[in-house]
Amino acid sequence: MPEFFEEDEEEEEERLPRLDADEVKMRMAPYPSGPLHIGNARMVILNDEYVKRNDGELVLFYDDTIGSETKQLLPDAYDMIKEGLEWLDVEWHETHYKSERMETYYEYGKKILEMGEAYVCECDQKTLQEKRRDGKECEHRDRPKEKNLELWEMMLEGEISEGEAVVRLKTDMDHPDPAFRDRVLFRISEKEHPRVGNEYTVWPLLEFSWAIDDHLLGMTHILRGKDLVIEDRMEEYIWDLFGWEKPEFLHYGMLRLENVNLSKSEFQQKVKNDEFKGWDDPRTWSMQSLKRRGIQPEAIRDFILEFGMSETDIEVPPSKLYAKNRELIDSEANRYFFIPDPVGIELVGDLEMEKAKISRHPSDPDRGYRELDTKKTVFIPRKEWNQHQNEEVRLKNFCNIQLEGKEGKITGYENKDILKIQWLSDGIDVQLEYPDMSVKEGIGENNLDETKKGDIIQFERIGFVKIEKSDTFYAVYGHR
RNA sequence: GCUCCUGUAGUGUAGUCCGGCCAACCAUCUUGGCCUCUCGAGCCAAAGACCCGGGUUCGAAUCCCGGCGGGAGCACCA
Repeated sequence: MPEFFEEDEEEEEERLPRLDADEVKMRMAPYPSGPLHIGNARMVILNDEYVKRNDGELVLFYDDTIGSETKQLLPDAYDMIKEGLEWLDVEWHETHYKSERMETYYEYGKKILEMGEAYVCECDQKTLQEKRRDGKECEHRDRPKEKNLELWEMMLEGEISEGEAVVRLKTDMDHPDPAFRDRVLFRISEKEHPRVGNEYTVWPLLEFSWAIDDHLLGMTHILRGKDLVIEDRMEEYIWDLFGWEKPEFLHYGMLRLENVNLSKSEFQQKVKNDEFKGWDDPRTWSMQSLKRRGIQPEAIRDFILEFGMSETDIEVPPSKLYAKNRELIDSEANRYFFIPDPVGIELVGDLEMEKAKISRHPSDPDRGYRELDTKKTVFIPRKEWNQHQNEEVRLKNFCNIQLEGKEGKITGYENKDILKIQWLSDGIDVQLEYPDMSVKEGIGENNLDETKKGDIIQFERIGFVKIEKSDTFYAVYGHR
């Protein structure tokens, strides 16, 4: 069988174009405003795969500049990101923080001002935008570099306050691409930073910090989403200014999950005001939340890798991820009965069985059987009880009944080709949490005591769940 | 509006660079059937696509031109 494996690997390999390079050093740069979510996973996994396949090195670079009102740093995010990376089995070799490298940015910021390639602009935000749109230069653009350096020092000294001045790169106010017209390199923010407090008020924007760091840290390949392509040109422009060698760029298209809105800043708000139960709330799609639901990290990797490196924008249903996960867990998960919203019915007729025997896993008889008590009173899900009145259904592995109100008339014991439902005569209280955070109460079979916290099992006819607490039985729904 | 990217079945991909072996790959989805005492898994089968229009060529999903569609950027966010 080895040839099958080889074929598989080759196929996978082709999804990612080969890197034509002797050395590979790449970096992933999460912004610590929350844990990694499924959307961030693409950036992370692609970097990791490229590096692993090319024997390269990977840098974890916390992109923790000061952010904005809408994008707020979150102190806990640093560790949550790390936790997510470890869970995804991403290997990295160095860790850096933008917030620790401010002096470096200042050094090169000053150089670029000395070169006369940048200027301090005191236009207010609105004016700046208008002039950019109209392709008009402002009066600050042409002032002598001595004046610029003077103002720069004032910025650093805190003599100019937030919003009153920025440093802009002198590209071309007439550039055909309005997005590329004299972009901002530094701006002032008086906000407190979770790691360096109030030590700095002048902060670089990502285009500048990346231009410097990607060179200084010796990146060979830069992987980024299509939404950041303009940063390529910004970096190249700055590298040319300094006469630096250029790494290679790789891009991937935008990935959306159908009917899912992934916004970390929005999630941050909702976690803060308790609308979400925390960062492992399934609605955040964080690695932490996926882990709770019993999604395997390998499933996420497979899911992401299937999209390859195409620059096409895609929208996929979450069920695609579930399909990958099911492949991994179906053979592992033992089967049990869970009756959500149970209704008790009385069986009418002779009980011919004392116990019902059902295999723990239908495809693996070696795992043996679980036994269920058969008594005159059995509980079935309210949904089925409602939907199948005056119909014959089969209590799986037990008997066939004709449902009439709160009675079930036993019509036989032989396996028949009719609807089979789960049932219980007794059991334990079970709570099942769904991805929308609603919790369904019901009873689960007594055999659940053979499971333990962290196990992934299947509630028959319901779906795969992960056991979060086994004393007061609490499980988290993964998917069907 | 301007700039850049992108357009293969419902969805996601392979093929596009270096035109013919593409009446187009694989997965998933859907529909039948088999199997199974789960609405899970497995097996078999079917259905389903090269955005449109020109051009080049013996021959175009692949090259050229023009449309049209989708996305992103035009933040003192990342």
